[in-house]
Parts: sequence; structure tokens; C-alpha cells
Amino acid sequence: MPELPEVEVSRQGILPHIVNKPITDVVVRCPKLRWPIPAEISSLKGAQISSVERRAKYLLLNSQEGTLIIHLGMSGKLRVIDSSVPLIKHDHFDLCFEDGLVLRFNDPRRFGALLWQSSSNQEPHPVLSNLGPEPLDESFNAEYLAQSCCNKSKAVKLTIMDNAVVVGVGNIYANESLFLAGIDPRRPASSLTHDEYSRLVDVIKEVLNKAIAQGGTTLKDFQQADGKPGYFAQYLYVYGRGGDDCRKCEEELQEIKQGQRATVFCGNCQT
DNA sequence: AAACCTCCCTGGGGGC
DNA sequence: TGCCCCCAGGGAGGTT
Repeated sequence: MPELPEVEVSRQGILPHIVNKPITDVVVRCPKLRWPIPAEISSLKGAQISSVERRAKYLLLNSQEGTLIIHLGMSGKLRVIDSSVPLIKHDHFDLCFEDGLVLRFNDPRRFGALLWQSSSNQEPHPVLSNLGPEPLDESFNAEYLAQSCCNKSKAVKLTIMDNAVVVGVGNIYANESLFLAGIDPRRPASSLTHDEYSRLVDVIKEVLNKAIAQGGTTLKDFQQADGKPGYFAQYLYVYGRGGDDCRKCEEELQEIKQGQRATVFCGNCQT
């Protein structure tokens, strides 16, 4: 389940293999992922990727013609492989390069997306508008978070998962960050002290940086671009551990639902 | 306006 | 063993 670290690791993994090489073919095998794949992406044929950026969990493959926007959804994977590698189930899309390499997108659950932003369109793509700051930017700091949370009655966990507040904090890292900050995920966002906003910002940055350095969290299906698994899962304190013992105080971890998603926390360590 | 709900999709796991 | 049902997840879009 790719979250921001996994997307960043994918970006770093594919980047050196796909920039500044003529694209010889654009192959769409499955016309619809989360949304229909726009026909305009075929304008990449003959073009070259000049850079690969990341905004939130979106990968942006820039070219002169426009930008291919890729979202990995929850089961999407990008591999850079030789074009002779046989197709496997759910290989939905290929970007073929002149040197025989292929950027291949595989996504069993099809929650992923391929979108197109033409160079001629000055408006930002709808999925990229209304996004909050990047969590690893300096603009995401205690003052900003406190400001964003004032008057917010909804739970702090749901607030840090809100892309309008800060992008890229999905369920795994929201759970982990709140545990590390010692904050009860059910508390109203506006109820935190300045010290708690500060701690929360710090641990979010820390946990994301650590996950990137470890190559992302491997649960069921995340792999790096070269196929190696990430190594972060063994560092998880609470995610997926409801009913197990807290790694800090050994009290039983509680599991509840917030916004239809699992929240796991320690009633003793998180107040 | 903020808060909440629904839907998209498939593979894997548990229960029977 | 096989079948069914439920769950996981992000985020747009709809409803209250």
C-alpha cells in the first residue's frame, strides 16, 4: 500500500532509467483504472521524459508535450524492465523506450490512476489543486499545523490524513506518528497544546524520512522499482497490531474505526 | 462550510 | 476442499 515514502522510493528508482530517452511506444492494455486513461497520453510517443517529480502521492513524469500523472493507488507498482520480460496479470500500461527498457505499471486492485496534463493547459490538474503542503517541507511546521487545527472539532488523526491540511500522511504513518508523539488519535484536532503540535510535526517528518531511507513499508505488496521489498514494516509500533502488546509498555493495543479506517493505539502511552 | 458517507476494485483470509 | 463474505486502501464526489 504505497504511501508517500513508497512513492518517493519509486520515483528515485525509476528516475535514472527513464529520463532523456526517446519514447517509442505507449501501450494501454486496461483502458480504465480508477478513471478512464485519457487518450492524450499517446502524445508521449516520440517525446522524452525530462524529469520525474512527486507531489503528494502523485508521480509527475514531465515532457515537452505534457505531464503524465501516476497514482499507485493501493496496489500499484512500477517496474523498469527489459521489453522482453513476459507480461503478468494486471500489467496495465507500458511506456517503451528506444533502448529496449519499459516502464511497466501493474495494479491488481486498479485503485491507481494515469492522468494527463497537457503543456498547453495552464490550469493545474484537478487532482493537484487544493493540496496542502508537503510534510517534509519547512512550511509544514508546528505553527502551520496549530493554525490549520484551530476550530477543528474532528479527530486529530483524521485531520493529519486530510490532504488539504498536509499531503501524504496515510493510515499507516498517521497511526505510527500519533503513537510516537504520545497523542490519543481520538482527540479533537484543536485540543492539542503547542508542544503536542510540535512533537506531531517532528515525528511525522521523522517517520516518513526513516521509511524513505528503509525503502518504504512492505506489507503485502509494495516493492521497489527493482523488485526488492522495503524494510520498514518491522519497525511498526501499532499499525496492524491491534490486540497485541504495546512495544513500549506491554499494555494491549486498542483498535477502533475512524472514518471507516482502522486506528490502533495504546491507551496508556497515548493521552 | 464542515463533517460524514459511498463508491471504485481485487486478492487474501477467516468461517463454515 | 471450496465457497462466501468481509476487509484493506486513497480520494473524489455526493449528501447532510
